[in-house]
Amino acid sequence: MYMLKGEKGVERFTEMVMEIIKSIPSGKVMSYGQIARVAGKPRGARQVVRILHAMSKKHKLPWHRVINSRGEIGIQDEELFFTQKSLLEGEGVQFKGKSTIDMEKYRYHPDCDEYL
DNA sequence: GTCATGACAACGG
DNA sequence: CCCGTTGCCATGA
Repeated sequence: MYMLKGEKGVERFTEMVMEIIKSIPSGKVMSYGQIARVAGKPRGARQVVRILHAMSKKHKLPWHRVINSRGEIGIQDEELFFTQKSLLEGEGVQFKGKSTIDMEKYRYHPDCDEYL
């Protein structure tokens, strides 16, 4: 159970998102929308983005294992793009194109019950 | 309070 | 498959 910090759903959502991201094993990836759904907010993909970005500065989160739903790195900044790609390749993820990977092969399927 | 922004998603053409 | 539009919602100005 991850019911920390009072009754504010936002707080719990944040905690869950962080736990989920930390639970992604090396060599696997998840999409923002997928994380949002598992955390209980089907429409919260953009908040996942925000949380991830904000938290990765303070905590050590495997942010590079989070990509967009198309199975590609949708990042604009070249430096960050290269960083993420390198980290993934370093974990054994094969790229099919400049920024595309095989989602069906690398997607991580967490058990939702772990986060209730 | 409004308004713009964002490591996005889903859908239509 | 590529492109544009629309929806979403926390955060900061």
